[in-house]
Amino acid sequence: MEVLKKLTTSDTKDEFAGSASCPGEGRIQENRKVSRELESANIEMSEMKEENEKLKVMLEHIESDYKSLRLRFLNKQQNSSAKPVRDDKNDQINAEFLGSSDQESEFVTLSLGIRGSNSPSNSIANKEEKTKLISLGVEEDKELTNVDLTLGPNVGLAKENSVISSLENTSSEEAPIMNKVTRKRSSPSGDADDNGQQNLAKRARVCVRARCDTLTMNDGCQWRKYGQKVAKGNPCPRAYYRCTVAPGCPVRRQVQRCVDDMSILITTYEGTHNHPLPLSATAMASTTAAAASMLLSGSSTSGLDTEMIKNGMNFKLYDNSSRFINNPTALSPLHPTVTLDLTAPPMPKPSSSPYSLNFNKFPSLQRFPSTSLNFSASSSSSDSTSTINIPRIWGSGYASFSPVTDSKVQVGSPSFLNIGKTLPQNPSLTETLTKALTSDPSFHSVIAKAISNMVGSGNGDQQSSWSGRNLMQNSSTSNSLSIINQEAADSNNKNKGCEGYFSSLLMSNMANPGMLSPLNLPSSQLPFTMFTTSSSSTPSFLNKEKKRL
DNA sequence: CGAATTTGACCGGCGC
DNA sequence: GCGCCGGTCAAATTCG
Repeated sequence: MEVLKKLTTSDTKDEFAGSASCPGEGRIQENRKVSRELESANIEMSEMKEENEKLKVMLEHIESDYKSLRLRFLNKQQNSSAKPVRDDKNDQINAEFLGSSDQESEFVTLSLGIRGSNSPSNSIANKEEKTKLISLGVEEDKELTNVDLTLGPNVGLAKENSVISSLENTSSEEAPIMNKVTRKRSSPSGDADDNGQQNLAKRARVCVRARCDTLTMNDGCQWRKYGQKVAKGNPCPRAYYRCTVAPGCPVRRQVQRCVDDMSILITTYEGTHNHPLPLSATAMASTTAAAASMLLSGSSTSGLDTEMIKNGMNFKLYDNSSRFINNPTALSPLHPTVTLDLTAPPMPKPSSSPYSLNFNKFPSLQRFPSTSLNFSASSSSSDSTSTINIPRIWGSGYASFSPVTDSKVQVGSPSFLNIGKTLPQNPSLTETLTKALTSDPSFHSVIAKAISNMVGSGNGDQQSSWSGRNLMQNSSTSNSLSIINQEAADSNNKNKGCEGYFSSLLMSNMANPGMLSPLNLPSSQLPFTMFTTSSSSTPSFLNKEKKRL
C-alpha cells in the first residue's frame, strides 16, 4: 500500500512537471487538469491513509489476541505439568471461558462424560451430582486436557504430549470400574490399549465430514480394512479400518457416506497412534487430537483452540444437536465425539436454521465479545453438540473468501468433489508469512508441518469397495446404489482418495493472515464447522475398555 | 504367493 | 432374559 501511495504521488508530480513545458493557453487548462488529478490523488492518499490506519489497528488487534491466547496456552501448559493446584489465577482463567453457571454446568457435563469414573456413583444424571462435580472444575479440566492430547500422534506433538504423564493417577482411579468387565476376545492391537489413559483417549472420537468423491479421505496414514457393516439409519455401509503404519497401533477409523448427502464422506477417528506418523499424516492427527482435546476436556481453552490457532485455523462452537441425527457414529452414546465439518454447509442463521447459534440458552456466551469462540450445549443433560464452521471455500471450491483475494500458491490438487483448483491467498502472503516465521517459532513449526504434509501427501491408504452384502441387504434407494456402484468403480480405478485434503485446508488457512487469530472475526468469516457429542454414560465404555486389559 | 479385502459369525452393551 | 445394534474376528476370497 505504501508503494502504491508513492507511485501515485510520483506519477502526479511527473505529470505536473511535464505540464510546465506546455506553452500558450493550453497551459491553464492543463494546469487545471493537473490540479484536479492532484486533488483526486490527495483524496486517494487520504483514503489510503485511513485504510492504513485501519489495517494497523487490525494488525495490533490480531497481535494482541495472539499474544493473549499464547499466554493462556502457556499458562495451561504450566498448570498441567505441575501438580494441579486450585488458585485464584486458575479460577480466573477458567471463569473467563466458562461464562455463566449455566454454561459451567454444561461444561462440566461434557467433562463428566469422560470422567464419570471419578464420580462415586458413575452417574451424572441428577443435577445434585453435577453440582458437586462442578466444584472440581479446574483440576478436572486440566487433567482432561492432558488425556486428550494422547489422542494425537506421538510425533509432531511433543509439546502437547509433554504433559501427558500427569495423567497416571487418573487411569489408576478408573481401574475399579473397568475391572467390572472382562473381555473374552482379545484384540490384535491389545498391547496398545494397556493403560487407562489410552482407553480414555481412545474412546473420544473425532468425526471429519468432507465432500469427497472417493472411497476414503487420504489423511496420510495407512489403513487396513477389517470390517464393513450397515449401521441403522444409513443404507451406506460403514467401513472399519485400523492403522497399519505400525503393528499394534490401536487407532481405528470408520468411513461412511452421509445419508443426507452422498457426496459427503464421514470419517471417524478413534485412538492414539503409538508410533511416529508420516509427515503427511501429522496435520490430520494433530488437529483431530486437538479437537478431541477440546471435547474431552469440555473446555474451549484446551487442545483444540490452541492447536487450531497454531494451524492457523479459526473456529466457532455452537449448538447443533439436530444435525447428526442420521449419523449414529457421531452420536454414539458410548463415545464422546467431536465433528469437524469440512463440507461447507450454509452458514447458520441464528434464529431459523437448525444449525442456529444458541445464544438464547446461554446469554453468558456474550461474555466473550472479543473472541469468536463460543461454547454452548443442547438442553439435554446427557448429550452436547457443538459445531465449528468451515468456510465454503474449503469444502466447495468457492472462488473467494472474505479477506483473501488472489492465489499465487497452488496448495495441492485435491481430487475430491467440488474443490476448486485454486485456494485463497492474500496478496501480502509472503510478507505475512515472513513476519510470522521470523517472529514466532511455533508458527514456523506449523507452516513447516503443513508444507511437509503437502509434499508428502501422496501416501494413499488402501481402498476398498463400498459394494457389500450389507448394503444390498438394507439399501432400498436407487440413489444410494448408484453412488455405491460408483465407489466400487473408483476402487477399481485405484483411486487414492482425497489426496492431501486436510493439509490443503491447513495451508489455505495459513495463507489467510486474517485468520491467524480466531478473535474478532464476524461469524460470517468463521472457517469451519465442528460438532461435538458427549455422553454422560461413561461407565459403560470405561468398563468395556477395562475388559481388554 | 503374500497381502489385502470381503463377509458371515460372534461378542458385548443397552433398552425393553 | 431377549433382541437389537455396533463393533470385531477370522476364514474365504480376491488382488497384485
